[in-house]
Amino acid sequence: MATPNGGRTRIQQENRERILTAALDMFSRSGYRGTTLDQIAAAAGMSKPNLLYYFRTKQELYQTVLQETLDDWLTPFAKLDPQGDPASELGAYISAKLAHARINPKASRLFANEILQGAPLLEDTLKGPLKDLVETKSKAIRTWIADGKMVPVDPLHLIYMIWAATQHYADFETQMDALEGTDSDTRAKRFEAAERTLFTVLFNGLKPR
Amino acid sequence: MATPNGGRTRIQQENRERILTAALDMFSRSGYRGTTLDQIAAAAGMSKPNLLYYFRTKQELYQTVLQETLDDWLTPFAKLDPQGDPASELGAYISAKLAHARINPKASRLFANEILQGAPLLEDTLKGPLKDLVETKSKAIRTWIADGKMVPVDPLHLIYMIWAATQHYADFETQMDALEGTDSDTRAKRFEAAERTLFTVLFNGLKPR
DNA sequence: GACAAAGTTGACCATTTGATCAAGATTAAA
DNA sequence: TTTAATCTTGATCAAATGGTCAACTTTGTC
Repeated sequence: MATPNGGRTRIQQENRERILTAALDMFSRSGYRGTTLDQIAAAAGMSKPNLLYYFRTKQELYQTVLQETLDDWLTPFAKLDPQGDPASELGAYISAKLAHARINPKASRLFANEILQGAPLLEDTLKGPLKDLVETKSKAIRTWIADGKMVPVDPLHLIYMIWAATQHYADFETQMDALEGTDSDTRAKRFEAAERTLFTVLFNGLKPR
Repeated sequence: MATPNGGRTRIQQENRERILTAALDMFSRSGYRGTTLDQIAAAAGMSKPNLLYYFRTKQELYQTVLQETLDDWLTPFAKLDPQGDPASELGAYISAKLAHARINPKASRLFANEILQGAPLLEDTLKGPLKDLVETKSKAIRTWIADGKMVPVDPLHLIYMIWAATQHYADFETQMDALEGTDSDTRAKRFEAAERTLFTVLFNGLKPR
């Protein structure tokens, strides 16, 4: 049979999608070892042997899910423009990261889970593409500082701070829910307040006096 | 036999300690489900049945380890003194949290792991003692703001930001190691730079103009 | 040194779980 | 409609794992 779409049958496309969604759901909640193929198969509405027809092993499925979330993770960072000015560039980045935490918290939690376990599958990406990107963006920040557009800070740790503060809203959602409540109105206001607070502290904090 | 020390034999005390250390090691690295009793027993240098002589179930062992780390977690937060001034109080808190992340990263990672999984065992602590503490400290921050000692920010989200930025150095150590390297000198300098950056951004950011 | 309590472990069990396979059902091109 | 490829699953397997048990050893008190 020819390869009608991306090398995949209609059924293949639909089922792969359903499996990947179910897998992200389960893996982000319970981690790799805490998730069983039976759970994923049930969540995807099919039998376990059928799931294994699409992904040969649990590892292969996990790696596929992880890779997809990684791409999302890197994209907004790559968009940071050294030509722009720090306030608008970092502001846009913070907004994008917060939006990602709000819209796709599971991806963030899957990533956090993997890092916590020592990132056995992420090492190459972290030491390669991510490291390159971090070095590029650090240079941009150093230029901003040299041009007097920003207070002098260690670029690397500024980046860490932004990652930490934004991803926290996805990774520690459980804790925030326990402190504030879980209704959707509370959550929506949470992200507004988060953005306001981050903007206030960071912009005030980075503005040269 | 009488209860010579805290209701525990000499051997009991030693072995409990060894088990709890090994358990924190393993649980913080691999999570609850990712850790096996065989691994913990081996790390503690004893047989699995012997381990189960001290802790009746895996759950019981896990809960004991978790509870111990939780106490450490709460202590520095409770010490935040509303009578002091924001810069020194928040500064001391940030230093304490960073020190905790440096000295006991495993405790932080265990906690993060549990929150990521939905904190099934932490719900009571989060909604009780932690929530009370957060409300008390939020009030203190609001007073500082009202007294013009701080720029107006949402206290809750300022607290989140400090938690996020400090714990990040324990929870995402793997990522930082991949970006910067793993030698002890690198790590030591990392924590110095972290403190400097956090102080710069937060104090500058929170100082009223 | 005797002896009861405490401590220790090899062997074993039941369940869970990732993976296989053969047989049957569905799909789509001719 | 035919037919070959694709899709689906019940039954099953081997390994891993939490937990039990009976038997043995060590410890501490008299």
